Amino acid sequence: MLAARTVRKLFSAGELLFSEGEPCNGLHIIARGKVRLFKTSVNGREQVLSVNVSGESVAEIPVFDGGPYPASAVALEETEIVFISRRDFQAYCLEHPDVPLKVLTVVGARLRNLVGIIEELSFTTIRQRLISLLLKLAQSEGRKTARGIEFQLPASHQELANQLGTVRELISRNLMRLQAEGLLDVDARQIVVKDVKGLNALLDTAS
Amino acid sequence: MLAARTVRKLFSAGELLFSEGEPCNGLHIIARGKVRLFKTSVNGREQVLSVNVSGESVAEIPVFDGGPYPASAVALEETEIVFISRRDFQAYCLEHPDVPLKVLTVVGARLRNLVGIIEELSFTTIRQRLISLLLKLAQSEGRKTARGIEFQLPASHQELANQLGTVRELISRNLMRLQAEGLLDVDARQIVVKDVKGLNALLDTAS
DNA sequence: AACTCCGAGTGACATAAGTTACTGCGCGCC
DNA sequence: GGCGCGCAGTAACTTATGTCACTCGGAGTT
Repeated sequence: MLAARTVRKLFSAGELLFSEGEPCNGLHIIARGKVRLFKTSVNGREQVLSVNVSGESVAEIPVFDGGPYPASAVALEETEIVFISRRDFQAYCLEHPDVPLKVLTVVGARLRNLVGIIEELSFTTIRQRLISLLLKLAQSEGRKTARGIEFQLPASHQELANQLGTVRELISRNLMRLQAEGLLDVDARQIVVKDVKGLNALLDTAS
Repeated sequence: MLAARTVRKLFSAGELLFSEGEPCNGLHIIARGKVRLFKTSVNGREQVLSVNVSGESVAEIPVFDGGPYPASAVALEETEIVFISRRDFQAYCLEHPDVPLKVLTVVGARLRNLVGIIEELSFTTIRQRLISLLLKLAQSEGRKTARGIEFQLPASHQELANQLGTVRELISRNLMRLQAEGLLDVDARQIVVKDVKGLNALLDTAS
């Protein structure tokens, strides 16, 4: 029943799905691809709120409260979106009482994620946020080698800076600093984590 | 039907309703009083996520996703809480399909609020956040007088610092600085905003 | 080959933020 | 009165963060 009323849309890498402040007409579900949600400042700085992949939805909230989009969304790669209008989705929710409950758990995860970002922004230095990101990447994408855990940075320094809410230069500098301290090796985007324990220790240090 | 299953609890000022990380057994609704939701850092710093008053609910999310509380809650004054267990509330939701939709709009507002905090933390200086807070207070609580808009700070510097995610000293310093710049007068907790336009101008300045 | 663009590294600097360690004041209590 | 305590002001300092202005090198392009 729902399928009949959906619209498929295709976005190429870098294309905006929607911008902060625009009115919202419906729910976007990612069928294929990857989407980044972010805020922009007057200075051109960005702060990433989340990155979502296939199967996840985007902009659940404005669908229900009728407000504008709280952030902008951009496709990070070739992305296919299934779009459902607000009216249709709300009607669907009333017919299937378990759906809003599902949505609530999705929104819950989003909320927890935002609280995590606030915690990081408020309590940690950029250095610590970077370390935390590197450790996450090492765990999810790293290969163990004789020299340590190796992986590639998934994006440009500029992209990473946006994720951490800072600027390119600080990424560069902090990476160099960690290398100078012997905790990891950097060669362009190739990272070799040499001392996981040492990095973890830096996270707990009461800055 | 729900009323029969609720439990009333009383908290005095400063008492914790629950702490971050604890498992959640049900929904708290504020019948009377005021509650602050916040995160704590290892250094003892705090970051306020929201302040809620009578009629609002607290901890909607863990009720639905079953996870632990993402933050701690403390009563700011004598507060009366109506507590509903998770099971009862979920059952109620299934019987009344419009209830989860209502909850979604509440959660939506919370989410927008969190995004606002992230925006502030990521893009603005403490000075700007303080100005923004002062302007909000001036509008909501201020009285116009010959000297400007007068109001009392609603809490200690320490409390305000927690709201803005910083420390006492910076509140003090920035207030003094604004006074030195002639934008307002400070006398203990008594504030007189002398130049609303000037303050607003500082907010837009691409720092 | 010469050119251009973009990502990256880096030094010099300015400013914001946080820490430490005092002082001082007002208030309630012994 | 004298004391302790919590809140506020402030100076001196360290560190983090951000900005500006370059340089450099590699991957295309013309």
